[in-house]
This record gives sequence, structure tokens and C-alpha cells, in this order.
Amino acid sequence: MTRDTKGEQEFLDAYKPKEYPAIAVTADLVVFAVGSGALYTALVRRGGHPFKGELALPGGFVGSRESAEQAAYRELAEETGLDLGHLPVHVEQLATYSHPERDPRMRVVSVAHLALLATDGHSLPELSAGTDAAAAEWHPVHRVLEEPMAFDHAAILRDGLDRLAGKMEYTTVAARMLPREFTMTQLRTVYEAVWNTTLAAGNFTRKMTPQLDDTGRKTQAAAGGAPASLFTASDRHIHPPLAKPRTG
Amino acid sequence: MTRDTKGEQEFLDAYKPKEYPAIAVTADLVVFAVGSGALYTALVRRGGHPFKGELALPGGFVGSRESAEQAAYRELAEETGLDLGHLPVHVEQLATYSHPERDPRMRVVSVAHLALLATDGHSLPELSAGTDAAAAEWHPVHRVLEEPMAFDHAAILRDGLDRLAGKMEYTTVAARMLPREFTMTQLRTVYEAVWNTTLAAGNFTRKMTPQLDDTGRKTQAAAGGAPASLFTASDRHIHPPLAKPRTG
DNA sequence: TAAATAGTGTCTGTAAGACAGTATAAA
DNA sequence: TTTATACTGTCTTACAGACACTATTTA
Repeated sequence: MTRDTKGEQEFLDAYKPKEYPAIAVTADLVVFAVGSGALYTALVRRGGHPFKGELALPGGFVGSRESAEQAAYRELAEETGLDLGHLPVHVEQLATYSHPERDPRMRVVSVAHLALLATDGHSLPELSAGTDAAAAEWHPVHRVLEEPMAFDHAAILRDGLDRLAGKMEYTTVAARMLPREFTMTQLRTVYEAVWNTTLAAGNFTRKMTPQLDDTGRKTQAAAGGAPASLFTASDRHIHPPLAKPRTG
Repeated sequence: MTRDTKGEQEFLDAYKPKEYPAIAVTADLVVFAVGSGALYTALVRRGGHPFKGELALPGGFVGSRESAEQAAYRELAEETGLDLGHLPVHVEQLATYSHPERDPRMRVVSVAHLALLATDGHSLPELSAGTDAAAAEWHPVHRVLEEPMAFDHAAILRDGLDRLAGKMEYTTVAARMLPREFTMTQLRTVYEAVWNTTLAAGNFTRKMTPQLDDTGRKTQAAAGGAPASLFTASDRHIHPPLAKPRTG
């Protein structure tokens, strides 16, 4: 530390507020990935009280020299054992949960994040215990939402799903759950998994094509069927938005 | 505290994490209101270092027994002197700002909130110093965004405006900036102030009418012109969304 | 050739944007 | 009667949804 910055810090210390509550801040994660036509989320099972044995979101304390988003990336790597250097992952802030009684042990404010992992739409990335003991495991979202979860994590998971489902109406964020190059059918599969519905393939192609970049290349056709065009997507606004089919 | 809850707390204490950073958490506010056809925001001028004399968002520390949202309501009342018991106000969480260097004095995580005050579209609610010394004052949003602000508050204000502008495309949240009963022209004025544009009155009426509830009553016509129908709005999704005119 | 998938064409209904025209009330 | 505002009607264009049809590949 130079003399100047030391003097500056002393100067600033004089303006530091004297009294304020010191609160523990965590970064929690709603991790989504598409496997075998369904949406999955990575959850840990709690080993200690409270809520021992129940499902919880991965997460942990925000360190004193990192932002909540940096902590989210770090916890994602630690609790899933995923190599984030190689796996494409999209992380964005979801919301902050701050009810004073949400953790019965102590005051904890949680900054929840939405993390989207890229898959081929069929097989899920393998999860393994990282530095922590508890390993995360994949659970089908639309089923696990029926079950109770630790703390207010069921509400956070629900909020995360709502955010993703809504954002897919007016952005190309769904492409973040696929490899860099993907087919129209893969992208439609993501929409169908998240929205828990089916979409007409022809109309989906017509509406989505102008929002994507065509690489000009095609897949090797698999078992039966014509080869599909490969697209890429930059994060972009869809205008006008895709209409999610009404469920009501 | 009963014997049982005391025993339970001791039990939970045994599971309390031993080490974690204690962080100061604030609730900051982006307060919007429409006056004389333009969008305004309530800002305080800093009296102490750092950023002495610059504009900042109203806000303050989250107490140990309140949520961030409760703190936002409390700070809104304290720093603006507004009687929230009588003035309709909509508060929702915006985002959490947690860069470790965002306050040079100490580690502060801020949960920013968006607050919308109801006006008649012409005169702004009068602000007065509450319990704190510094009083907030109204500033035109689209002008003050050009100026520097304290901390990262300029970015927060920008995020708040983007959130409001976007949400008005697909919800009736704009009605939260008006009295419970309002005319179509008043509502269009809110859209024009926030989007900083002009909208065709006839088409706006046709698109918005089915999203609102007609009270059946009309205004006393002011200086020239026919009396306007009075509408109310419940928080509702607009489907399909209104298209905000492209600025690019 | 049969099956499976990719992609296009067509039809219909609805609604957006532009804007002219009508209705109501104050000055 | 003029003016100002509120509101409706009409025309054109565009696109969503439904779905039939063609194209391309593997078995």
C-alpha cells in the first residue's frame, strides 16, 4: 500500500458509518440444464440441521473480496465439480431473499443466481463432489417443484423457472443451454422442456430463423431424416416476442 | 422466549457456520414519478465524503429484524418525508449490487428497489426532509442520466429505468404511477414520459382498452375537449405485449 | 420403398400502424 | 363557431396458428 492510498483510507475511515447490522451474505444457485427432453436442476441434499435430509440449492457465503456473481461462479464449480473453464455457462442474477427468519440459525441474505449449462439436449453434464463433501445431483424441475425444499429454496427455484420461461419469450437466451452451434430442433426441444409444452415445428422454424445466424453448414443426418442446418445465436432481443402458449 | 424455543435455538446454534464475512447490507431506492409530462426521480445530495456534493440514490442500512423490502419502505418514508400511509406506492426489487470496491470506505452490498409513486401526471409529490437531515429532490431522469453520480448509482438508476420501460411493455404497471382512477390520456402520458417518445393516441386507446377496467364514469371536461372515461387497472399481463417503438 | 426428420407453402383470422373522421364540451 | 380533446372507423400490411406438402436422408 502506498503512502497516498494509506492516507486516503484513513481519510475515508473518518466517514465510515459507526453502527450497522453485520449480515451474512450467500450466493445461491438455480442451475438448469436440458437432458432427454426435460428440464433438470442441480440440487444438494442437506447433511446437517436444519432441514437435514431435504433438498437445497447449491450455494455458499460471499467472500470479502468477491462480488456475489463471482461467488456464484465459484460455488457452482465447487459444489458441482464442473470444469467451468471448458463448459459454457450463463450466469445472471435472479433476486435477493432477505426475510429475517428465512434461516432459523442466523441472519442470512441470499443473492440467488440463475445458471444455464450447455448440453446437447440429451445427456446432462456429470456432477461430482468438488471441494465440499455434498455433491449436487440432477432432478427434473417440473417434478421436484411439487416437493418441499429446505429454507425458502422452493420459492427461489420457482422464481428461477419463471424468469427463464419468461425471458425465453423475448430473447435468444435458450441457446445458452445448447452447444455454440445447434439445430432448430434442438432449440425447440429447449423451449418445450422449459415451457413444459409442445410447439409446432414448422411455425417455430419460421419465427425463429430470422433471430439466429445460419452457419451454412449442416449436421450429419442421424437415424432417418434430412440433415439439419446449424445455427449460432448472439444474445439478442426477439421482436416481437414469441408467445408462450397460454396454460390458463 | 419459551423454554422450547430456547432449547431449539441452542440446538440450531450448534449448526451455525463458524466463519463467514460479515457484510453491511443497504436498501437503495430508484424512485420514479411523472410530473408535467416528464419522468422524475428523487435524489439526495451527499453531505459527506466520499462523493461529497454529488447526487445519490436515497437508501440506508437494512436493520437486523427487517427484510430489504421493509427497509426500502422505511427509507423511502424517512428520506422523502412522504406519508406512505396515504400515497399509493409500488415497490419491487430491482437488483443487488455487490462489487467489493463499490464503496471505498467498506464492504457494502446494496439491494436496489424500484419505487413508483402515484401522481396526476402534472404535479410531483412534495418531498421534505424526514428524520434524516438530507432531503431528496426531484430531478428529470432523462437529463440527470447524463451527469455523474456517487458510487455506482448512475448504473443503478439506468437499470431502474430500463426495468420500468421494459415492464411497461407487457404489464399494466404504468397505472401504478397514476391515481386509482385515471384517463387513457393520463396513462399514455406515463408511457410517453418513461419511453421518452410520443404515441398515436387512437391506436393506444384501442390496444389498451381491453387491458383495463372501465368504471363507466367520466371526468368533468377541462379546458376544451370531450370528457374522458375513467379506468382502473389491476396488475395484469398484457398479451401480446405493447411494442415500444424502436429507437435504433 | 418405407420411415423419419427438415423445411416450405398456403390459407385464414387477427391485429398493428396510419390516419381520416366523428363526438363532446369549453371559450 | 372555433378550438381542443376524446374516441371510432377504415384501410393496408403483416404475421401467428394450423396444417398440408415437399425434400433429404437412413434402414
